[in-house]
Amino acid sequence: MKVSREQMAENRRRILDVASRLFRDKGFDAVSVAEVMKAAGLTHGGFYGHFSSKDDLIAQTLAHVLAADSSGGGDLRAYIDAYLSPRHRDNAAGGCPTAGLAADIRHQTPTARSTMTEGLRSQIDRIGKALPELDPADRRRAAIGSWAAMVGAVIIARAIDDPALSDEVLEQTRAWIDAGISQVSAG
Amino acid sequence: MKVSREQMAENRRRILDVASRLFRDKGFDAVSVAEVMKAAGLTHGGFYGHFSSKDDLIAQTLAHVLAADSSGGGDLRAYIDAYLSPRHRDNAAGGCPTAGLAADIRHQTPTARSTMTEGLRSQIDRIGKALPELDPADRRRAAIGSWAAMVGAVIIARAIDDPALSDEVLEQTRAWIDAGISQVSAG
DNA sequence: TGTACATCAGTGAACGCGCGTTCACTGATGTAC
DNA sequence: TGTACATCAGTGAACGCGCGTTCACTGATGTAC
Repeated sequence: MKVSREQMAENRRRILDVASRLFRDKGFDAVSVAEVMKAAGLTHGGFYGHFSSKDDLIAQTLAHVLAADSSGGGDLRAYIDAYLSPRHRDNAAGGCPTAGLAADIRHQTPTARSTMTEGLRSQIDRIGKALPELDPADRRRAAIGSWAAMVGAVIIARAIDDPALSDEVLEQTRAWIDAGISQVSAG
Repeated sequence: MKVSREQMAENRRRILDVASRLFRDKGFDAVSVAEVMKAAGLTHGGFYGHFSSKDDLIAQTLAHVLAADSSGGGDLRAYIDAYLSPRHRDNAAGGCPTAGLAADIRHQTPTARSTMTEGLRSQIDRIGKALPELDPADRRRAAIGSWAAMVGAVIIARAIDDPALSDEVLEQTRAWIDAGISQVSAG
């Protein structure tokens, strides 16, 4: 049955919200359209009233989750600590879209790849702005190097089934980044 | 028709080789059993004479590719340069199994996850051994931090559709790792 | 060494299943009067 | 403000397709004599 305009807008938002969680948790291909709609409290048939295809959902979900994610702009140390925490490792569904989706985007549509590229560009710029004490060249290098290490560490920590080694990867990467940033700041 | 024992062993090896390339390139779920068999020059029906299931193929391919990969044990600087090169970024099929598969392993079988964990443990140890000039604590930290940055940078660089930004991620990460290792060595 | 035949690696048609997508239908919404 | 009805968001059955897997069959292998 028909629903109100506001209800429809809310349904659409809920579809994007649950899709962003499911995609981050399981990857684009492992989540079905029916699964997303069920998680949003709807039936699968209504999907095509909101999106033209699953690829369209993927592209719009990426834009949605990347627009909502403005992390890393404030206290960089606190951000790095939270990022490299067991809590974040164990919460892929609610965690960083890059750690959850970057490896999965390679074979998606050009639109999705382009959206992801702009999200990554913003994220690197945001981390750079959180390092105002460095000169521009050092700042860029520290932002990209730290970000690569953070993303890599979380992906590796999530792949490892030994909790001790997984924790160690997070902790040592945090120490490595801290040392790297301190060094450049001091020099 | 039946083939010789040696031919069968060679067929099995070829299946594992092409599977390791296809999986690294496209991910486990995006590669079908029929696609692997066709790439190996066989038909899909014969697959179950070699493997009990697709999950079995995944587990055995992981063991195969991780056993074959003993990279990072020699000249660390040269290894890092090759790892963070556009050539490696553009050659996922023949490249590092961690960069290609780590993010994909989370929802595979316990056997596959366990095999991947041992591969990651070996890789970290191998990089550590390539840093003999450092004391044990610094060595471990440098090995894990550098490895995380390398894996993260390649995954991010592969996700980005802007060649200039993608190249920059590789180059700046290399400079960041170099600076980090030099600093610890000097201190 | 040569022959007869049991073995079994590989073939290709067929299976049930879940996927993305379509569509006729339903009934609440929201507009025209 | 109240009523009549056109609109259209959501429903659920149905579609074709490719997937992982099975199986009756084929014919070269390799062993027994």
